[in-house]
Amino acid sequence: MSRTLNNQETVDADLADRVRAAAAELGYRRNGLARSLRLQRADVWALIISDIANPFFTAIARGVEDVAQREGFSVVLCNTDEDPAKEAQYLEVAEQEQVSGVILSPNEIGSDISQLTRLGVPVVAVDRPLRERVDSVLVRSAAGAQEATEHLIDAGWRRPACITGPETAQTAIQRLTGYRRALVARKKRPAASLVRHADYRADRAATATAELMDGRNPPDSFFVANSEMALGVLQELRRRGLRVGEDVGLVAFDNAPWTAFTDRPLSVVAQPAYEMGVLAGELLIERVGVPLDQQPAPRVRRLPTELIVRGSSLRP
Amino acid sequence: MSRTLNNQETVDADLADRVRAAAAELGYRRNGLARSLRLQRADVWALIISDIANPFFTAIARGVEDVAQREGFSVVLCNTDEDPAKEAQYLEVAEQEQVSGVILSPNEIGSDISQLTRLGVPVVAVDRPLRERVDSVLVRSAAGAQEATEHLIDAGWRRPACITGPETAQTAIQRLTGYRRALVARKKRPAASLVRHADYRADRAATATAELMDGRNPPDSFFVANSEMALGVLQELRRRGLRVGEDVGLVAFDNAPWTAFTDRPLSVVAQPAYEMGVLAGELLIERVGVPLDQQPAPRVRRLPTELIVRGSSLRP
DNA sequence: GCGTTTCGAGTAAACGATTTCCCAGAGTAG
DNA sequence: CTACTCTGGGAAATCGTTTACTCGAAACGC
Repeated sequence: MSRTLNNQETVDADLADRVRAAAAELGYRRNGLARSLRLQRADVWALIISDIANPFFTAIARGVEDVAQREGFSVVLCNTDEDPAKEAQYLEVAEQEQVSGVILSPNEIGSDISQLTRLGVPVVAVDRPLRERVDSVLVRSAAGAQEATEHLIDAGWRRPACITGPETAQTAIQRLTGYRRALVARKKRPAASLVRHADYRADRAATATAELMDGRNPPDSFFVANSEMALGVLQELRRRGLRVGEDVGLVAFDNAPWTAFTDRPLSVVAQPAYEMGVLAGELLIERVGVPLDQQPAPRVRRLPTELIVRGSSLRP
Repeated sequence: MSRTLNNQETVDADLADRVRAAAAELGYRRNGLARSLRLQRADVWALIISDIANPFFTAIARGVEDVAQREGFSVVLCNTDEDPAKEAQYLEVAEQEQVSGVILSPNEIGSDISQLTRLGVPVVAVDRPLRERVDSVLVRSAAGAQEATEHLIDAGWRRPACITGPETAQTAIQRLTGYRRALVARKKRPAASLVRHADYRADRAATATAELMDGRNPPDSFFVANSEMALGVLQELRRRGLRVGEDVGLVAFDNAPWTAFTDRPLSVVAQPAYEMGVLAGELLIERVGVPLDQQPAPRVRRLPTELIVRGSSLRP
């Protein structure tokens, strides 16, 4: 039976046909659980991301999924909502369900994947690095942030603020670093009063914008670390009757589909999200089923960003 | 062991502690596969949606996930990309993995879930109906579409076009129906030349817009059946130098986060996506683990839409 | 024609948990 | 003191597959 269905070794063609016919007749479906239990592996990958509503991560998910589909794996998509507890829970689920690989965008650099690696389950970090040495697909966030901020200054804005992600997220840290480097490169003094951490969420970014604008020496422009937060900034600026690309400048990370159609069109730092997903999937493929002693050394891929200048960052 | 870890019946407290201590010591993790095999069920739901990049579906996913988390289930998210073959594949995976429930937004009304129902796996349809009688969470799409189109006409637009989804999708059909009803209600003759099916995708909608505008008697406004396609329409209109809410009118389904910030802000038909996910999860909860003969009759919930008027649908 | 090899197919063990069954030993009543 | 009841926990069956092992028959060479 098993031999027939898996087309293994030499099975008499006639018998094989009869078996298949009988299986079809009885509506036989093989039990994936039993199969996985026996094989000690499931043809499933876990993809653990921090925000399913963020187009950046859904683009990654599509990339991963395309590779998985091609290679015969199913993808279990888990959404951690930037919550370390949820992340830990899903990592445990992945372990219990014996997935053959995990692609993770960790909440923080110290996320604990030791259980998985001990069991030989390959892990690929995507978007954000891990302290443990694993395959990683990262973006040159600092360089992208620096380019964006320098562009703001070169466009004539005097006091760019930075609204970045949570202090625990490496991407948030790197984008802040890039912002600071740009100020230094353009002979400006980085001021802590112009920096806010806003958890990558729109509403937190709106609050941060309000705080900055109500400050003693408000900024005249914003570098924002993702597109969700850009929405929050836009909302707060509109509430104050300020026009982007007119009264204030704005550049944000992520080339979300809608950014070209806002009033003004948003200047963005585009990340190759889909390609990151594909790359992560391909790195994983090279590890699943490979004996531990033949595994390649951990590889790190850093992809460049691309600054796309539209109206929001320009002065009238 | 099993009895200890599941806190069953009367186990001596001391022994239970020793067992737990030993388990912790040895780093014991129970094998979810073996457990599910023996129990003939996995504490997993499959959520099969047609477009992971669409914020409407990700909002549903969040609703489902919140309920699942609360009830102790994990959610496997499957993306069919509007492809019936992928949908069939994921339905089979769901069956093989013995999930305890499936929430599905079917590609077409005839999607085959008979294997699942025969095995007693409860299925909830969300967003789109199924011919088979199952629990369903739907939206009053036709009413929403009618209201939106009537609003366009009442705002002074003379020739509203309709760009809807694929002909196989029930939501697309219903929104088209609502559009037609609005024309009739406003004493206009529905013209087939003003209707396009565009697969719910931005690029197809851009093409459809170009076709309509190049037609003999072009429309002066658009009712668009989802927010993805609205982006395509905006793109094509911009390419032609036409301003929304000025030269042409526009109303679209889905209150995506960015719709308030386009130039002009988009008038939209808001769907209660998160609530739909929650409701679907709650309907499922009432079936998982319930014997077949005690299952309630299939229930259908129809949720209302809400028209949100912003600038894009108004005449100057 | 007999011994050896080959090849297909049937049988049974194993994967790791849950759960039923059963027994030993304690406890209680007569 | 004996007999019966009760209870905690050990042993074994079970879930549905894969796979190693075994065995019978056919084929081949000498």
